[in-house]
Amino acid sequence: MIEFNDKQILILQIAEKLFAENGFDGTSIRDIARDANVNIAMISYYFGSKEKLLERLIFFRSQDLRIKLKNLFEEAIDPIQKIEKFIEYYIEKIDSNRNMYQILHFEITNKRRAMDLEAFTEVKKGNLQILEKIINEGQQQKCFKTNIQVPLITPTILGTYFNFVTNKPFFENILGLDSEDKFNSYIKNELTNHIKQTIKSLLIYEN
Amino acid sequence: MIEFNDKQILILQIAEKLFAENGFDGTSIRDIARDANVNIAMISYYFGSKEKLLERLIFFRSQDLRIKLKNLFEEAIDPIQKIEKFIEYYIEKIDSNRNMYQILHFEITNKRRAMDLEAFTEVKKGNLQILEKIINEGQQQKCFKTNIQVPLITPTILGTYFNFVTNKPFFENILGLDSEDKFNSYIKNELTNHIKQTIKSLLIYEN
Amino acid sequence: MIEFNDKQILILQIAEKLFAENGFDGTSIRDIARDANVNIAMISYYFGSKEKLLERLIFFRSQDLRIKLKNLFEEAIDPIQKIEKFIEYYIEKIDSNRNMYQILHFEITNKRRAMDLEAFTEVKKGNLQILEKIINEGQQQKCFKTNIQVPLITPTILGTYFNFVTNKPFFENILGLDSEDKFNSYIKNELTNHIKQTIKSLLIYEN
Amino acid sequence: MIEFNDKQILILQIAEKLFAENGFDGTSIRDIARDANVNIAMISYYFGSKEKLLERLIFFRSQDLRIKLKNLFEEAIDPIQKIEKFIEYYIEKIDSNRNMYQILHFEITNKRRAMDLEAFTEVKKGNLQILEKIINEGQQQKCFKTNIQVPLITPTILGTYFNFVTNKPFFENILGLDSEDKFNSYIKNELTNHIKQTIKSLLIYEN
DNA sequence: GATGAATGAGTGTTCATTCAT
DNA sequence: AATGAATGAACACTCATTCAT
Repeated sequence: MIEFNDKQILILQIAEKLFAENGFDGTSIRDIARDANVNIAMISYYFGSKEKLLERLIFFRSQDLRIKLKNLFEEAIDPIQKIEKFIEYYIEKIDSNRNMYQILHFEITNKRRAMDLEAFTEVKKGNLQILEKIINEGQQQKCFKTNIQVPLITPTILGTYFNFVTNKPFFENILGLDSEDKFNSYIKNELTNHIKQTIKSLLIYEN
Repeated sequence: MIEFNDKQILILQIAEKLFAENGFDGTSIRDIARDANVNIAMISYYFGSKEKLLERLIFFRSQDLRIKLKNLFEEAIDPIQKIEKFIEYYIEKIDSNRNMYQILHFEITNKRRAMDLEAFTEVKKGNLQILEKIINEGQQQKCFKTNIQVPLITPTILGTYFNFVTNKPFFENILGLDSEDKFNSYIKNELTNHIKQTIKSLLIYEN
Repeated sequence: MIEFNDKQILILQIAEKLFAENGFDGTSIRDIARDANVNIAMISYYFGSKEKLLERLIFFRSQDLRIKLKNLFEEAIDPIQKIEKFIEYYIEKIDSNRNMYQILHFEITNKRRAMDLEAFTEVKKGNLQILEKIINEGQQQKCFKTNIQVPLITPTILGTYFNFVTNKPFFENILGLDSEDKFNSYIKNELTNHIKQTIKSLLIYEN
Repeated sequence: MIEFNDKQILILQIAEKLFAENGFDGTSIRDIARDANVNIAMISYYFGSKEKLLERLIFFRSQDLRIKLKNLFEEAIDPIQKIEKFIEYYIEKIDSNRNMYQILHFEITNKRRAMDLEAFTEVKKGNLQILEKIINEGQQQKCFKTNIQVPLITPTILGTYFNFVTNKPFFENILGLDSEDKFNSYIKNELTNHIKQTIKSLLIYEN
């Protein structure tokens, strides 16, 4: 495991913010160097290249992004509550790493980034397995219906969240969320709740 | 209404493809010129600037994007069927303009693009109103539940779709969609159906 | 003698104005075409090139610039009056072609313009000869001193005028010439008179 | 006070030469880079932009251009000698910065350059005041006439010089100055003397 | 280990000019 | 005779990166 020193971490943090705001191409290493108050050459010196900085940034955050939900499965609550908690934790985790996910969402999926995202694929698969376990359990307990396309659950959870966040100005407008706090609070409460209801309905009711 | 000549349309098409693949900043006018087999100066000559090319591209596609669902509301089918058709049409329309939506999704929401997207906001609002009408109708006919957060329905529809498309490689992998056709077919059938089920469950069942 | 048609003359006039204001390099043929309300291709079509347009412009104006002072020499007035009239006519002529002289002054003297200015050299030489004649006459009549560097007289006349015009803002400021009319009137009266006094003093008084 | 390093000074010197010869617009940063044997990017790197290079160039030379003639006024010589020295120093100073003055003369006075020339206006005003003092002194000592337009003296001094220099080829031709040395020597001796005579005559003799 | 200086490659854009019609 | 369409060359400038120290 490679360690980062303080200056490297500062650079990573600034880079994360700027990449999220302006995109990878829209952010120059000069911007990063200026905001981080370090020499331009530092970025290449520490990380080799801008591209590798992005890689290291993803690596740096990857632990945060590895959402551990295993304990959740062990908890003595019913499957419905597990699903609710799964969603709650998931959204919360993503929302607290909004910048990083923005970057992953926007930059990495592009053809141009030949980046090793195996780690994330594994995380995704892991989370999917946890979800599968919960759903299987619910199906066995007859509280969930039988024909469920499990792999399409997460796109609905994450997609709803991302679409909301991505269209921030639109929803601020039509929902009257005139402050950052209100917007964040809406995500934490109403939006999360909406997603819970959506998934629960889908899992429970036959139609 | 401004008309585009053949060469302009060619440039717009190439630009659309490249912007979707590599992003706006990741695409140089030289790339566009090369792929479109036109002189570099043509882009500036025809569109004034790269930025304006993007504007014109959005304008060029915006007609297609104006999803006409009004007739749908008039049809003599029950609200549930209307919702199903609404989703079907919506996904179909977006999917046929996948590149354009990718661009909108990636570039426009960024802080750096100060672009006039009023037209789209209007389209979104229009679609939202149609959805509201359908849902109201369904509520009056007692086939939908009463407490529904209508503005959060579309994020779920679109978000699910986009999350799926954005994570194409991941889903190709876990779903065994080993050809372009299979992937597209999956969207048209399974994914669309999943979204229909999701929304219908949400609208119908109280929990 | 080549004739110019109306459109050509219009182009020449617009070009003259713009060249004087913004310099040759600072003026694009697009600027000229726009202001003259003609097609861009017209300039090259009519004049062959931008450079040749300048040549034709100089040729076009050169007749105006051929200051006819021969008659002046024949007039039955004393040499001092002839000198005064010479200066008066000279300044008047140049001032009425201020734009053209500005161009000549700024562009032609540059190394980069390998332009045929023979015509002008001839005009200058012609004027110099007239001046020499007048001065010789004055010397014979004992009203002018004998040791006079005739070729340096015109630099003083023209240089004083051009330096004044070139530093327009400075002199407007310190002389309180707060309108175009006042500035022009100052040239016609005070400045011209100053030049007359200067040259007369130089020609008359031994020191 | 900002310091310039050797390479910056080299660039400034080359730029000065080229701007004087070909004008600002007529000189590309490629030309400068080539002649100075530095990378093109260096100009932007060191000076920010071509425009700012010009600004720095003017700043760089501005000390040289601040002609100090105050001591002259204190010298124990008569006003006529002071005027002679004033002219001699002035011409000498300008001639040793011929390139720089050419640039100022040609580029700055143009409408298109919105450059801060306040410093120069101040210098001009300062020199004007010194001249006024000398002339006032001369008038009090009855060696100068009373009705003198002081602000028009400098245009005659500078204008004569510039007109001569600007029409170099013409005067080389008619005066037979077939070498650089002869031309420079002519300025230093005959031309300077001509200007001295001119101004002295103007100041002394009533007509 | 850290950095100021420097650079080649690339950017979007503008230019005068040409050419088919 | 006249022009709209088109183009290659050049422009100023920014980029990520390298390198000597």
